[in-house]
Amino acid sequence: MPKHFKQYDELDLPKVANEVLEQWEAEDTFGQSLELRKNAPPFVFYEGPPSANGLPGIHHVMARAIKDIFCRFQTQKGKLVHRKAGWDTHGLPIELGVEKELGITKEDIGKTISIEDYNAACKKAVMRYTDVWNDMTRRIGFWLDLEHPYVTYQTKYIESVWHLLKKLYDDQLLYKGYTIQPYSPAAGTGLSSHELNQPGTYKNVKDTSAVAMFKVVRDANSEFLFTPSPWQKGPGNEGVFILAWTTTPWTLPSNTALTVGPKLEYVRIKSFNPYTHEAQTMVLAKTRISAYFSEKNFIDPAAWEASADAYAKDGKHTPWTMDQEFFGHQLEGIHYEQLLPYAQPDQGEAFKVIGGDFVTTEDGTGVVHTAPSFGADDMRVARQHNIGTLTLVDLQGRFTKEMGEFAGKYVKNEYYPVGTAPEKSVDVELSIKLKEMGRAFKVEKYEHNYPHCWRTDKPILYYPLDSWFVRTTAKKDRLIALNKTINWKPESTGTGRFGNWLENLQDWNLSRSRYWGIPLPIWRTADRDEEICIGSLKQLKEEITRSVKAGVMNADPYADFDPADMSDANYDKVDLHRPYADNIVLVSPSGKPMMREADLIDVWFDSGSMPYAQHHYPFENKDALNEMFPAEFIAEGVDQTRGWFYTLHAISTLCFDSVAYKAVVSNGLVLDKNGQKMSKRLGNAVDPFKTLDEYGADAVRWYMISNASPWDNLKFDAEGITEVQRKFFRALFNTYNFFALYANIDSPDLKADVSAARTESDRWVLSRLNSLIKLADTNFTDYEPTIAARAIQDFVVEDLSNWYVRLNRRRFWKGEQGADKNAAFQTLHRCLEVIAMLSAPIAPFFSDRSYRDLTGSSVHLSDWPKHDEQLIDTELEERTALAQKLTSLVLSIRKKEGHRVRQPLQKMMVPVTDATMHKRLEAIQELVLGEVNVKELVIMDANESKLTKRIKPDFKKLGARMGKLMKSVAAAVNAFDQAEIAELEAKGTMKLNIEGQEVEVLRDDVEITAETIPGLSVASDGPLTVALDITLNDALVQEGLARELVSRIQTLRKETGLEVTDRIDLHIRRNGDARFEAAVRHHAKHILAETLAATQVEQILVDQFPNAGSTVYEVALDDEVTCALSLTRSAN
RNA sequence: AGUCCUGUAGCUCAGUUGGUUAGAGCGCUACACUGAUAAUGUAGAGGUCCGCAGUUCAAAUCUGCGCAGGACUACCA
Repeated sequence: MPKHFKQYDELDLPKVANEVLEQWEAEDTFGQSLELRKNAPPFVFYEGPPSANGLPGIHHVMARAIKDIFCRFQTQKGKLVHRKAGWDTHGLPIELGVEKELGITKEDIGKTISIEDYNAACKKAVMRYTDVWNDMTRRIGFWLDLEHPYVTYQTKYIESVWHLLKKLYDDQLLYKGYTIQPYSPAAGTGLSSHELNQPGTYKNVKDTSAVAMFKVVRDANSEFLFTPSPWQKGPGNEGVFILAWTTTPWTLPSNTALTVGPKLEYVRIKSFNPYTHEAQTMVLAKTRISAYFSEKNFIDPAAWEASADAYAKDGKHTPWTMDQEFFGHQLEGIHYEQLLPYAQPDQGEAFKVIGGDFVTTEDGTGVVHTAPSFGADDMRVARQHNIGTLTLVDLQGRFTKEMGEFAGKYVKNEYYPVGTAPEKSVDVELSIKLKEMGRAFKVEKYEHNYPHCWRTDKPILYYPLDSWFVRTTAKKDRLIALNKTINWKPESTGTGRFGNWLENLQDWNLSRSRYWGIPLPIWRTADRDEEICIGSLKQLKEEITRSVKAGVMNADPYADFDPADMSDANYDKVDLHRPYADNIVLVSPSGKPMMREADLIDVWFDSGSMPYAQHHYPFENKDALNEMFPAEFIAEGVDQTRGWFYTLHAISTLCFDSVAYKAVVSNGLVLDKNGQKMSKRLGNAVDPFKTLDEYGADAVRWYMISNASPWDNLKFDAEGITEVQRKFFRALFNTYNFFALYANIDSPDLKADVSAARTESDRWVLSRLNSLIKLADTNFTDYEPTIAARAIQDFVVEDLSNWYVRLNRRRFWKGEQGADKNAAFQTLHRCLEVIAMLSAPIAPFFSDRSYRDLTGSSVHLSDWPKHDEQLIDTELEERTALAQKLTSLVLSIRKKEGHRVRQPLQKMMVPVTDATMHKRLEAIQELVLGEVNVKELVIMDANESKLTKRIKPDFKKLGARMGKLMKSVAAAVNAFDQAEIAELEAKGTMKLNIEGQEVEVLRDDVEITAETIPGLSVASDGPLTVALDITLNDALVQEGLARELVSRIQTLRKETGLEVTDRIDLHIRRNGDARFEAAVRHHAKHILAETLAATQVEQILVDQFPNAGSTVYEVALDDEVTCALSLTRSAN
C-alpha cells in the first residue's frame, strides 16, 4: 500500500486513459492477467470477426465495450479468458469495393483482369483498415489478442472449414439442389439477397396483370362443383373455372399448379366473361368477391335466369350470383386443363390444385398461379406435392423454342437492346391471347414494388439455379432443442426472432457464384457420376498425386508443401483460392477427370466456423476442443441473429451436436440523439475517435452501459457523457481526493483492527457496499451490466459521497489519531477500493488508476471482492433510510418557516405507532439531530397523544379479501372518524355492513398515521410525520450567531488562500451588539476550535486589532448584525 | 408481408406477483447552502403512461385490435 496517496488537481479522463494505456503496454498487464489465471478454469469467449474493409463507427465502441466487460469481469472472478481477435475477409462487400476502386465490373473478371489479380486486389483491400480498427480497440480498452488474430483467408483457416464441409458431406448433409434465386438475365448472374437489398433496387413499376381462368376437369374430386343449382343453365354445360391472378403473365405457360389456402373460404359464382360475354361459372375466395363483382349487381340465384337474359352483354352492370361456399382444402386434388399447352413437365404431377399456408386474400383471387420455376414459394409448395416444373425461359430471359410464336422473345421488354423492344410485351400479347381464348377474366395494369438488378437497373427474374445446400432441415429438431438451452439476452430474441426462424427453417444455400471466397472443396466428373469432397490438405495432396500419376495433371502445384508441418511458413506455400483451386483436376476411381464445382461458399459459413478454424482444429489442438468450445459467451449486434448467431449454431449442431455458445448478448443499435439511424448520408454519424479524445473511454463506456440495456437501442447524446463525467466520475474523483488529502496529512493506520471502533455510519456504508458487491456480482454474471452500473453509480453519488463523506468528514480531519479515525479512513479506503474493483469491467482505465493509487497494484489483476453477508445489516440500512427521510422533512420545514440550518432549534417531535419505529428513531437520533441542527428529538406515542389520525385502506391486502366490495369498503374506511379509528386500533378488528353483507376489517388491512400536531409546524411523507418546534430563545440565537461567524471565518480562510491545516490568529472587534458579543463570549472556544485559531479565548474580542497592518474584514452575519474581524496566519 | 424490439415529464430512463395521489436524474423556475463548490439541499412548474376495446372490485402493468419508430427476414400470386 502506498505511503503517500497521489492527489490530483483536476479530473481529466482522456489523460488518465492515455496514461493507463501506456502503463498497460509497458507492463503487458493484459498478458499478466492471462498469466495469473493460466491454471484457472477457462471462460470461453468468441470474438465475432469484423470486416476490416470499412471503418469502425461509434456502435463498434458499444459492441466492443460489452464484450470487454464480461471478459474482464470473469477474469476478476478467477477465470482464464482468452480473447483472440479475428478478421472476416471474404464476401461481396469486399468484391464490390474492389470493383469500384478498379473501375471494373463483374464481366471484366477473367477478361480484362485475371481472377488471380482480382483476388490479389481483394486480399489487399480487405485488411486496409486493420490499423484503424486495432487503434480503436486499444483506445477503448478492449483487451483482445490483436497480435495473433484469425484471418478467414488464411490457408489454415480454410483447411478447417473444408474439414467441416467434409464432415457434413460424409453425413449426407451437403447436397446439390435446385432452387429459385434472384437472377439478372441482363448481367447473367444470380444475385444475393444482399445485392437485392442495395438501396434503390426495389422500384414501383406498372406491369400488366391478368386473372386467368383454369378449367376444372370433372371427376370424383371436383364433382361437388358441378352439382345442379337454382341457376338453370347449370355449370355442367359450360364448365367451371378457377380464377388465379398474376402480375407476371409470362409465367403462365410454365404454370403447373394452383395453390389455395386450406383454411380459406371459397365460393362458386356465376357471371359473365367481360371480354366474351359468355356466362361462366367460376371459383374464387369469398373475401375477394368485392374486388371483382359489385354488390349492387348481385342477383339472387333463384332469380338468375330472368335477370341474366336481361343483361345487355356490354360489360356494364354485369350481373352475378353465387351459391356454394367451401374451404380451400376441399379444392385440393382437383385437376384442371393446362392453360397454355406449349410444353409438358417431364416429371412429377401437374395441373392440380394444392394447398399452401402462404396464400393470402389481400389481393388477387385467393388462388395462386403456381409456376415452380419462377417463385420460391411456388417451388417449395410444388416440391411438397410432387408437382413438376416447366422452365420455358432461358438464362438470357427469352422464351425457349417450345414456346411457338413466342419463342425467342424476351419476357420483359427491358431486356431488349435499346430501341429494339416490340410495342407489345409478351405479357400484353399473352393477355390478348387469353382474352381471345375466353380464359381471361380481368386484365389491367398493376402497380407494385419489384426488385431490379442494382447493376443493370433492369428487373430481375426469379429463376431456378443449381446450388449446394446444407441440409439443416434434417437437424431442425436438434437446432430447436439446443437453442432452448442458450441464455439469450434478451430472452425474446432467442424465443422470438431466432426461435421462429428455426421453426421455419430452410436448407442453407451455400453456393455463391463469385471469386473471392472459400472454394467449395468438391470435385466432380463431367457426367456427375463420381465426385469427391476434400477435407484436408493431406487428402488433397494424395489426390493430386494420384491425378499426376494418372496423367490428368502435369505436376503437383503444392509440391513444396508438407502436410505434417504445421508451421506458418509451410502453410504459406499453399493458396486455396480461385483460380488455384480451379486449376486442380483430380482423377476419379474409374479414371475420369474431376473438375471442381465452380461455386464458392457463403461467407457466413466462414465466420460460423471460427470456433474450430481459429485454432486450426482438428489439424492442430485436436484434443483441446473442450477448452475452446462451446463458448460461455458471445456478443454482437442484434442484426447478427440470423447471421453469425445462426451460422455458429447451425454448424455446431450439425457437426458436433452441441450449442456453440451458452450465452449470447445481442446488442441494439446506436442511434443519434434524435433516434435516427446514423449514416454518412445524413451526416449524423459520430466519430468514435473524436468522442474518445474528448471524453475518454471510461466516460463513453459508462454512459453507454448505464444509459440503456445493451439490447435496447441507444440514443447517443454527448451531453449524456458529460453528465456521467460530472456526476459519477467527479463524485468518485472528489471522494478519492478527499481521502488522499487527509490520509497524507494524518497517515492513519489502515491495517489496525478497528472492528470495535466502527460507527453506525461506518457499518451502514459497509453494509450498503456489501449489498452492492452482491448485486453487481449477480448482474454481471447474468449479463445485466446496466443494472450493475446504475447501482454502482447510485452508491457512489448518493451513499458514499452525499451521505457518508458529508456526515463523517470531520472525523477525518478533527481530533487525535486513534481508533475512530482509523475506522473512518479504513472504511472509506475499503469503499473506494471495492468501487474500483466493481467498476473495473466498465471503466477499465479510471478504475485501474484509482486502484493503483489506493493499493499499488492493478485492479485487473485483482480478485473480485466477496461480499460478506455478516456485514449486511438490512435493519441498519432501513434505519438510515428513515434518518434520511426525516432529515429531508425537517429541512423542508425549516425552509418553509425561514429558519436556516445554522440556526439551532430546540426540539423536533415524531409520533410513532409501533415499537420498531421507536427503536429505530432512538438509534438514529443523534445522526438526525446533528444533521438538521436541532437539540432534542421527542418520540411521541401516537396512541397516547392527542394527535389527529388518518386512516387509509391497504388496497393490496384488503382488495384480495374484499373482491367486488372493495370500492365500498374503501369508502367506508376512509370515512372513519377519530373514535372509529381508535376503536379499530384498540380491538384490532371492526365489523362493517357493506351492501348488506357483513365484512371484517383488520388492523393490518389499514394504515393508520398521525397526521397533524396542533400548534407546530409539520411535514409528512407517507406514514412518517415530523413536527418542529420553531420557537427561539436567547441561547439558541446566540449559538446561531456563533455558527454564522464560524462560517464567515471559514470562507475568509479559503478566500485568503490559507491551507486547510494552517492555524490562524483571530480577533473580533466589539460592535456594541449585546447578543452578538454574548454569542462570541459563550461560544469562543467553539469558534476558535472550528477555525483552527491559536488565539487565546480571552483575546478573541478586542476593541482594537493588535496588528495594526492586518487586513480587517467586515462581515454581515444576518440582516441586523455586522462585525469586523482580522485573521492572519499564525506563527505557531 | 412476417417475426421481434421500443413507446411513461422538454430529454434519458425506473416502475416488483395488477393495488391508494405514477417516480428518479438532467433541463427549467425560485430559495437556501458556501472548507465536497463545475458540488449540495428544499420547493415549484412539467404526464392522454401512444390510441381504442376487453378482462378485473382495481390496468402504466394482463389480453385483443390498431398507430408510430426501429431491426431482421422475405418479396409473393
